[in-house]
Amino acid sequence: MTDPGAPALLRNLASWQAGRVSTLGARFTAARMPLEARSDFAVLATLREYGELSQTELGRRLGLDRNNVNGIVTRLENNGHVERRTDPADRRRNIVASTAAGLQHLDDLHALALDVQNELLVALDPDERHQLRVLLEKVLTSHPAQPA
Amino acid sequence: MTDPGAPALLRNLASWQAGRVSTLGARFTAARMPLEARSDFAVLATLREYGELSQTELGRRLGLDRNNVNGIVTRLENNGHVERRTDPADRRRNIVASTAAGLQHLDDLHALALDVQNELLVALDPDERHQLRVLLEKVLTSHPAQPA
DNA sequence: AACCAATGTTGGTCTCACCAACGTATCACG
DNA sequence: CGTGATACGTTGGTGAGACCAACATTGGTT
Repeated sequence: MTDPGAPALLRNLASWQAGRVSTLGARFTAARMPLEARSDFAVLATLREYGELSQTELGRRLGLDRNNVNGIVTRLENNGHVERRTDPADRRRNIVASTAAGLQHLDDLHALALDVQNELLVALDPDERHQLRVLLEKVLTSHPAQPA
Repeated sequence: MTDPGAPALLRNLASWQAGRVSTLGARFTAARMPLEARSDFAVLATLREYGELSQTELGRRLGLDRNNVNGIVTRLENNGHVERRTDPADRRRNIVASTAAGLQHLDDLHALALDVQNELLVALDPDERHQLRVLLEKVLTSHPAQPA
């Protein structure tokens, strides 16, 4: 309907639509903070909700693969937001734990993320936002979060 | 709710959910065709629906920026799916037109895209799929597709 | 004629998903 | 107990895609 819009073939593909929404989210995010803060936020949020975890476990829960988790954790460690120590019970594992500064950083990022969220979903009323959240969640939980 | 799942903070962010769905779509796509076929599909679909367009116009309608459009069109041209000629009315513009082979290629890709769609949305019944499509569309049309 | 804007093009950065390989550590099993 | 399979972290590399910057050509304006 929108004259300068995408063709119907694309507008009917959820995969394409989701990609565009995701890109818009990234764009709005970048306007407020460095882009890499998104993965920082994901890892810190996971640690706060589940407690200390190994890197592989982090990846499993977030759907990131372990190569990338490594880089994110290293960055967080360098910034003092996270601590890494080897698990005494299984010395292959690195236990990743959030620091006080990390929790603070998480709160800051969370506030910005909610701003982005509001900007992204302006067109939806609270009911529609809830529906969207539920539908996307349904799609996600129906697929195993494979990478490890 | 899913024990080995993402934290609530992320599951409540539409931007994050959309990104994950998009990644899943890309993964399912890659299982059926080369990944780059996605942009080929987008461009060919746009040409079929709107007719011949300049590269900038293509980017405007798809939300791609003109640098990337250039690469995609070049690839399509090398594969014989598209023809490029300079607009006689405005010799700055390249008019991009689909070839017969391009239209055929579009049909092939469309069939594969629908397969991906079905795999991605298994968890949703037809009604829910429609709702999801409408909600995402609403989000997208509320934001100008800026890059040019 | 002089200036500004649009277009295509090239080249480069950054995030992120992925693949491959390696060393260390653990575990299961014969 | 030893041996082989497996898991984990780490490094290095590929490729798509969103960006930014710069340039030459062309068109429009004044």
